[in-house]
Amino acid sequence: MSLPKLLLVEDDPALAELLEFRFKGEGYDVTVTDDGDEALILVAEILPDLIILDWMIEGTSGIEVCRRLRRNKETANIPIVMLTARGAEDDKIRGLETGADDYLTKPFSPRELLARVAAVLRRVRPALAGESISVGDLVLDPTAHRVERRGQRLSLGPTEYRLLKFLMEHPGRVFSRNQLLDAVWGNGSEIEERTVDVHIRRLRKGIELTGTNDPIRTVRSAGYSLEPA
Amino acid sequence: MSLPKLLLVEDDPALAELLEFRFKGEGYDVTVTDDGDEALILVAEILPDLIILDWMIEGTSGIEVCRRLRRNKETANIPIVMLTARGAEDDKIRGLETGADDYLTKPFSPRELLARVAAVLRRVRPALAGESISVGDLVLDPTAHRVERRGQRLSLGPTEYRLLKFLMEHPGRVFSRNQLLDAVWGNGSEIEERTVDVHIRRLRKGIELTGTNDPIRTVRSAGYSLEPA
DNA sequence: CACAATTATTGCAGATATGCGACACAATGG
DNA sequence: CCATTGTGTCGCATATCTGCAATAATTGTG
Repeated sequence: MSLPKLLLVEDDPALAELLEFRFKGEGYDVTVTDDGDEALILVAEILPDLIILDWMIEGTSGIEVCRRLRRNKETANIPIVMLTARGAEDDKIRGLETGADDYLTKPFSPRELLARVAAVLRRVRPALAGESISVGDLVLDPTAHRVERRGQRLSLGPTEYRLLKFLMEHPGRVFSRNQLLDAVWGNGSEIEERTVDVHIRRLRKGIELTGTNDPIRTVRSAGYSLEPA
Repeated sequence: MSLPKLLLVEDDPALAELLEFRFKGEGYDVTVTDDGDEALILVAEILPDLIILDWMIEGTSGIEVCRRLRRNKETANIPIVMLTARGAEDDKIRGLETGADDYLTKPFSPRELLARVAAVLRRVRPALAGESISVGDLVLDPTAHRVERRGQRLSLGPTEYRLLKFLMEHPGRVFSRNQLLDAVWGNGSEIEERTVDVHIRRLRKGIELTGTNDPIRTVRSAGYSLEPA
């Protein structure tokens, strides 16, 4: 999962630099180019999660870049936000109809662009837009029901999954076995306290990768917690 | 597949009528209300494919409606386009951050709204916009009612087709058997949960080609999902 | 160090969930 | 009307999970 990758295609150097700075500050992995043809190459290379595309650029025009990306199966699903100095309504319509997901007219506020990019990403890749929980090198995506560690996919049983999810929702905090039983198994479960130990062990085994530390901390006579960092 | 269902929440009668007319002309099934509380009821009732929401309305305010819809699991994924007379940047940001998918400031041209609604729908429900969906090596063309894998045409029964279409509209996401029953069979179907298994198996068989992996993932105790990419 | 308390590990039997084939019946289209 | 195809349920086989208890290992304490 890691950082959302953005490709910024913009030939106004001042604007490009400003946007690059702002987006990097928000935790995006940004690549910049000012040329349409180069953009097409870069897209194939880095497969960004979203493209910000100026209409008027060197080489192949923005709208043509958009059209070509949409035609290619590999890139057809990458969301595109178009920027333009032209305020003409027809351009907007044309941009949106060509397959752009959003369209901003210059001058626009960087904050609005940030918000629109986030909105599009939230829709397209919920896992990237902070809907997934991330603790240390663990990433859990609830909608996909998927857990990764260092980019590697883990397979956990149902209870281990729920247990890990709960711990990741409250990293660093220590929970007694009873608290875990209530939270993970449901209130009033008639289950032996010691059974939690067993599932903790299964979870540890499930998230274990060679060369990694055990992020689950045992707190003697208190319970367990998941190390935040 | 029918028509895309729209809920228009707008309390300026003139604007509401104009938009209703335009959208109906474009082939949408439009429901109109001018009241926030009524909007919430209508949403639950008709489960529209997209909501156009004015910020300033009677009853519960637009942004509050948006917030509530996002909180409810049933309605959290319905796209929302917000309209407002207020041009303030902070409002835009706030609207987008609350979960709106797009945001227009009055006055706007109906054509632009049309184009933006189409763009959002294309992204969220490509099938409604008549676009073909492609996930991994699967391609589904809703207008031709046809499914291909690696260029090879598959033949699926009606239910398998609808099931695959739904899964392809939300790749990667895990759905419980009940969610699939609601989505594919229709709300309140009186069908055995385990029947979903059977259709999943039929679907798997239907999309199976020698030398391909099974893209349908079983998530024990949770449901099924279609692997993206 | 010896001892008690606490936690880790393991194997296992019972419980659950899913896959699979079969079947009766409904719907569909000549 | 018949043949064909699709649909919803069962029941059983299989894979996986779960909770427990017995045993080993660890930690803390005087």
